[in-house]
Amino acid sequence: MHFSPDTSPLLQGLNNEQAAAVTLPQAHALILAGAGSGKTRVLTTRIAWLMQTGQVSPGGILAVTFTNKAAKEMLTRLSAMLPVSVRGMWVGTFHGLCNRFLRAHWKLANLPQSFQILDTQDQLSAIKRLSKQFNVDDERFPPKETMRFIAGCKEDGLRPKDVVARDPDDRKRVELYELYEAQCQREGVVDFGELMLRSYELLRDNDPLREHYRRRFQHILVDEFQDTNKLQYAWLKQLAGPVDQGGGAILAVGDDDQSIYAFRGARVGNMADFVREYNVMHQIKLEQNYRSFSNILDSANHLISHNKGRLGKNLHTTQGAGEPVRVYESPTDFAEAQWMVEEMKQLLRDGQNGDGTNGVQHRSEIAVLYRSNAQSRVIETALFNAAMPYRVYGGLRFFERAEIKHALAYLRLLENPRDDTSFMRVVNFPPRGIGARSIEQLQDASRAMGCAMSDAVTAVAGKAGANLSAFVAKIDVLREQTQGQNLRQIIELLLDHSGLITHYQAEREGQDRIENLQELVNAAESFVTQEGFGRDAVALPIDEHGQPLATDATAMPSEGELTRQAAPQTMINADTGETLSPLAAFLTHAALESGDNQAQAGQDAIQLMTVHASKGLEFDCVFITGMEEGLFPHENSMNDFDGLEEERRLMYVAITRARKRLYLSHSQTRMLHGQTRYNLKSRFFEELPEHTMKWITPARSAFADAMPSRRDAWQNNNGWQNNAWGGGAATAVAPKPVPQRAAPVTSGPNAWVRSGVQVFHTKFGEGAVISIEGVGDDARAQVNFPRHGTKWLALSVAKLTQV
DNA sequence: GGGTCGAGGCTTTTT
DNA sequence: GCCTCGACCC
Repeated sequence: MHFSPDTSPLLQGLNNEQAAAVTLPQAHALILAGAGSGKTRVLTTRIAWLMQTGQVSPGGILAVTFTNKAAKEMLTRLSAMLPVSVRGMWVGTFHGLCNRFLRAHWKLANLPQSFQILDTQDQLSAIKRLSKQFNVDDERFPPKETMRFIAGCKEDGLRPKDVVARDPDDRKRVELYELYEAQCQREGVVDFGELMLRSYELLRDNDPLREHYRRRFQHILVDEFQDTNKLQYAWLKQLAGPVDQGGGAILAVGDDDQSIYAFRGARVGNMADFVREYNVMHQIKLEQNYRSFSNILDSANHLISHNKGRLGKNLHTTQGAGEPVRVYESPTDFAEAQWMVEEMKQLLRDGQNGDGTNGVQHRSEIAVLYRSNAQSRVIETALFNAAMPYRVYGGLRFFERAEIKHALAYLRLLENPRDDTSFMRVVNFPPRGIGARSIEQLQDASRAMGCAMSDAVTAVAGKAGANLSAFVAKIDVLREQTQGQNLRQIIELLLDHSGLITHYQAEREGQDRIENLQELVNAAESFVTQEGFGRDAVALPIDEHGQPLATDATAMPSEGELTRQAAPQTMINADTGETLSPLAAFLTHAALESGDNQAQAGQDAIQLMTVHASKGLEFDCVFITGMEEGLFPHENSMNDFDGLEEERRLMYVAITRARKRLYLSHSQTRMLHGQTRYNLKSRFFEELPEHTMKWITPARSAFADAMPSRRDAWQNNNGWQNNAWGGGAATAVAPKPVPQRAAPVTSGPNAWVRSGVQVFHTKFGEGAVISIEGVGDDARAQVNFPRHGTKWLALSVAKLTQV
């Protein structure tokens, strides 16, 4: 079959802009893809279309994403669209592709063939070890900060020699960076930043290699371009080549309004730079939204219009207005959570009765979003008490759990005895009589001898030395024994002989850990089958129309196989034919893909997550909670312009997750860091359009029973004036009449302010209220601050909290 | 070598 | 308020 470029069935159902993006010529282009505008569909259809129309072979495509999830999604959709093996295609995460590249060119990159990857935990312990060794004052140079410094340098493409140190402290950090690099090189390990940086440098410095890849990748597609950092953009430029010298074309897809990762080095500015540097002629905006009703979209549009310097974009939909955005004000975080649970129950009841408009069918279609993880606890408590199943995103991933890291450390030592980070992790775990003293001795010896710790054990004398030698001998024996065994056998043998299982059996709460360790065996097993280890890794040839040339039925993979072959790592390098041991490949996999974070995925449950974690997801019903000054926008971000704009984008992301229903809630008091805080409602409320919103008055009934101790708070809308629960005591308090003007009382959040009361001001600190004058919005308080003297503060403006 | 206790910290997160 | 890490003691 032959498809002419513009009648391909692939284009069916696409709107004009989407179709235009899919069928762009081979030239640099920027797609501004709004939330819910079918971005992934465009990306995958573009790739499929290019291949189907014979413009490129699978090998000529490079498609890069940020997460494994996105990469997998792309491959799955792709193989559903086209019967072509995706095996030879370079589709993956930045780090996954860099890993693939470095595995193929390990010699040129000056790495050992089976170099291992340090995750953030490993990196931190490597830096701690280094700091100790060089007697670094870790008060002055906390390892965490050093790690951020190093990662930041690498994100900017800077080696130690490139960093301009401004003061002695800076110089020290650069020195540590240099020492750290030397340590990693010696031990044959690379961190995440190093994967990127070294790939970039190799492309930059090796002309023939770079030219090879430039010729090869005719089409470079970048997902979430607004999240790229400086180095990632530079890496892309190496592959695409200079503007006028042909080579691959970059199709950058992104949304500047959804850029929420500045804190980890993302540069929205890359979008504008790209347009300028490559003189991008093709820019397409995808503004048609297929997700939400217009009340939700209008709210999002209106909010984000308060940001300056946007590339400019307005989402629209053909769906109707839908439900109003509901806003709820609560006296306490506890009551906020209670209200939410009641609302959820009602939604689910309506859903059960088949009311598709007002109800929600599944719990998993309800998401609770919050700005920071600390907020989840009170919500979890409420859900738990209501016996409502829920699932919290975030937290430890499978491959990050301590017991798994221990097992992996053993496996890494089998692969590479020089890996001191792994050595340190398990040399005395399970305990085998090797204390801190002996380890210190060993470190000194290894440094003096200039060799790995495992090669220096004979230098330690006495019983400790004997224990150390025994440990190394044990690892050596294991390495010997596992020769020629398959991955499953290796791991089982290791779990047995390392003593890990025995150790956890003796522990009171070790059962979960043992189960996880057994799960590791399963993970390895499915890794082996999914990666298709031992199979021919060469992509199937296709003809000029993108159809597979294979006539032999066995050579045509089934659809299932296509999906399975889609995994990003190859053990047999398709380009060089070099092989990596299954063990080394599995360890790489474990480092690059940290796995799911929670196992309880099976049950239909309410979804709890941070706003960040919600990016890319969608739900029928979304609750955005804790809409308060200091929380959202977060206090650490609300004082500078860029920070506030990013908070607003974050809010934009949060709003656009909702399909049908959106709730915003804020609480007048909140328990945070062990203190009750009095928060004003978020400024973002002022930036939302009135016509989409509906302020809900707290209904008395549901709470009167649930919270007898706080009933008086619900007496009327100004129940807030009553401070019966102001101290946050959980003990029951008999309802008291609302005090009527016991003192010159103001309405609103500072009602508790009266003379004699200790208050806290974010700028002036703690102080005592001397006097109060005025009522309502005009109310002012005279406060004596020990450090700043006496001040008159307008209560409607000053953020005073009770001490 | 392991358990207990106290201090400090505490946005967001993927690879 | 809660968790992590490190110091200190048995």
